[in-house]
Amino acid sequence: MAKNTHQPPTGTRDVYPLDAARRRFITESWRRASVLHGFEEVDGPTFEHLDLYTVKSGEGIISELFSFTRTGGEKTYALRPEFTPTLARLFAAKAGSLPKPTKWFTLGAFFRAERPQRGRLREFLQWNVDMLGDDSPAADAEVIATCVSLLSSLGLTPADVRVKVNHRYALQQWLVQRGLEVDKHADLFKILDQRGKLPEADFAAALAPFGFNTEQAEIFTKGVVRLTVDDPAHKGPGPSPEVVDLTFFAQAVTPLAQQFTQMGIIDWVDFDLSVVRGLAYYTGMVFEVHEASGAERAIAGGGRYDNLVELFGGPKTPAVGFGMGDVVLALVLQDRGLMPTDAELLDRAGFAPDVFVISNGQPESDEMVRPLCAALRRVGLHARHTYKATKNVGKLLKDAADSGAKFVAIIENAQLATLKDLRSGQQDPAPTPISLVPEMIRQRLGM
RNA sequence: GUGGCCAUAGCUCAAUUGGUUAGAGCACCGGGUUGUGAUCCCGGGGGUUGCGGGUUCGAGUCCCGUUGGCCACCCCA
Repeated sequence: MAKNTHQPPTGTRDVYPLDAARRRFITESWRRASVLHGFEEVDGPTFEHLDLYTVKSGEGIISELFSFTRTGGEKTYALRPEFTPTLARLFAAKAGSLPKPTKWFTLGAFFRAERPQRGRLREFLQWNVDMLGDDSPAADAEVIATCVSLLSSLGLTPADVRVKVNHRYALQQWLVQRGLEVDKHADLFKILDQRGKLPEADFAAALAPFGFNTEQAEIFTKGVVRLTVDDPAHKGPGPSPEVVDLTFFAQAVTPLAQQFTQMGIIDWVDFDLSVVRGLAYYTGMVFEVHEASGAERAIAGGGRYDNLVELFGGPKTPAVGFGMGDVVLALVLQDRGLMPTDAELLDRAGFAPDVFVISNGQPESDEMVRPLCAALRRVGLHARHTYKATKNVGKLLKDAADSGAKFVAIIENAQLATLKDLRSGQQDPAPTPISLVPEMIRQRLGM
């Protein structure tokens, strides 16, 4: 190792077999949740022309991404930092022939030239789910439901993670009503975005220039955990009526809340006025998924962006979607003790052998190991054998168990083998003719 | 881009105020015993102490640089 002077680039990961199993566990969960909800998989290049990214985000984005020119070439490319521009291009190119709504997902590697820290690397996997051509709250909810479905499938519960939902458009309308000019909104949003990093008093003080007194600032610090719109009895002592007058918000969000209820995910959702997302292009509902205690960065984020497809040269198309990275997700699963054990990972990722073939040490048995493996593989079974020299049955069984194999076949002689189920520990009382072993295993696996 | 902490075997860590040939456990490989995931015994491979320079009779240890890691800021599509 010390001799190895080639270290991986900053913020990248080397992937060993167990890492690959862990990665596949996550990507397969993403894929399953997407398909379950009717999304179809798409993908694009991992690098694009640089200007695809400056269109939306301006020149300032360049320092945040990996861009390059081919030696002797003139075009400037960039490793993709996100999928949305590519998605917009894919959609725009075939918009006329695509169904409404178009429901797409993708997963793959993305790259950002930022300094790595907890929950953030320079190369990471991201899952994107987007629904184009449907501007209804039902579409917003469907996208969020897909996200919740993934979280739930990994063993997370509403006690572990919260989906924080806001509505940018409604929030802005309200701010305008309060007399805050539109060009000040971005500054306010920036402060809202920093809520978690500022002491409460500092946060309230920072809001003062935008027309919120300390008491009123509480609606941002505490969030709006429960909608009280259909609770006219909510009177009595408490904040001034001005503070709780969230009619604006209720009008925008009630239809969403109804959809969440119908889809059975309302328990996961908090309405939270401080979630604004950094990006300017969100036009309606926005949301982030956070670990419940506030530990870790956002697990996922997204929202409605009804102008973006048009910006990339497509027809005006309402759209809603989100992205989720693998880095924070894995951290949260570890925090919560939900990352499967190594053996489970190998199994769930599909890397666990169906059968491990061992010999009892007799020369005639040794001769049958490879032929039996070959026969098993011919019928589509994942078969392995040891590469160790030992004849020790105990050590060979350990080798088999370490591989995660479901069954072991102990070859007794040129004709017979004894089967053992490594998961239950049950071993057949009598050996089986070797020629029948493949079919026997298939049966026991339910194939 | 800025700042703090860190770097010894594949992993977790030792190594006396700077002092012989840098060790141990686990893991890996091989041999042996008991036909069952195990125990026990024996042996082996592995390190230019991340890299480069400096101070010193002598550096894993002290100094500088560099690369990488962790954490925070900036940013977060």
